[in-house]
Amino acid sequence: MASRVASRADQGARAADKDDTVYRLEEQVGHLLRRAHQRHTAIFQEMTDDAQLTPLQFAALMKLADVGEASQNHLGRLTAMDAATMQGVIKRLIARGLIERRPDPGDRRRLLLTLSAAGRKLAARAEGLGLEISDRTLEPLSAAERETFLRLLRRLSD
Amino acid sequence: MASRVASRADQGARAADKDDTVYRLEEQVGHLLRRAHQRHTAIFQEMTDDAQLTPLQFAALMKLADVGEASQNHLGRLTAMDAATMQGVIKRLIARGLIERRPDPGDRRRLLLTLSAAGRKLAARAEGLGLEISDRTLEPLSAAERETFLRLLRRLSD
DNA sequence: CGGTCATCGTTCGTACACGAACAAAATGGA
DNA sequence: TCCATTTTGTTCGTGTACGAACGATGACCG
Repeated sequence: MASRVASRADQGARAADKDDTVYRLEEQVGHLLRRAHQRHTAIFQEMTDDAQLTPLQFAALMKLADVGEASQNHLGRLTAMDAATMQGVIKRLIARGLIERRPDPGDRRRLLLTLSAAGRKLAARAEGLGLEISDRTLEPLSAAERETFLRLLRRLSD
Repeated sequence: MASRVASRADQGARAADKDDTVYRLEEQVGHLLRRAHQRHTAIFQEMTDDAQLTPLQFAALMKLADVGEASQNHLGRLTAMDAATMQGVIKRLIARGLIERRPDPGDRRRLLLTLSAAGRKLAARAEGLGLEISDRTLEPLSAAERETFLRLLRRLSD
């Protein structure tokens, strides 16, 4: 059904003009993904105004609260962060005393990361906030639409 | 306002374990948006290996080909770029001879941007490529699913 | 007309994002 | 065991992203 792409006259009515550009930036997935992500980070920043956490710092913190302990690269894989990016994120979290780092006795290449007491407290406090942020990001959609959207989005993120 | 958080039993079935963390990073819309955007830029980079254009440079180029002429801030609004970000993007496109910049005679604050001959040629050549990139990004979805996804995504990007 | 306000482009600082190259350490097979 | 390969963390360079502050200019209004 509905494979009639070029047949709709209202969409391509102006295609016969001298300016025959078919590419519409506003309709491309990449542009829409970028803008949706922009909107999400704006919501994130607005709602974490007091905690002063960035989305990536938040993700690292919550994931570390989840797994308890992990090396830098391993935590990076769990949060979809490049090793070089991880470097900066962890450095800032350590500087704020939220994460502690110590060498792995069994593997001298690795640095094991754990939450500090302050980090655990912040993670516990920020958990509900994270859910609220997700909720506000999805606010324009109904409950059924949210489920559909998340299901499709997940298939575009593997 | 809907403070019943822990009522769904199927979602939190394992919540009675010792590890009672409800927040799952992998299911949050922000994380999924970020990963989908990552995947898209990876596809973008792979397919523009010869043209050596970044997604933002590509967007500015195509939009300028569309409107013909625009000031920096105006083009920034059309492509959802911050004025400070625009600065860098335009600087690199000018350095590569794809865009030309001249003062607006009617408004001495403005700098008018236009495509150079090389810029127009590249934009014409890259148009089909842009559509292929969008196509490959949406590859995991069927035609009907793509339409649904884009419709919902657009509502999350205003 | 003058003064307030908004807009334009720029710069600075901070934080992702990631390819590339690197040294140290672990792993695996001949 | 030796050696090739992989993994780990680091650094460098380039490119988004954006808040904040700035000077110059334009627009509006009393």
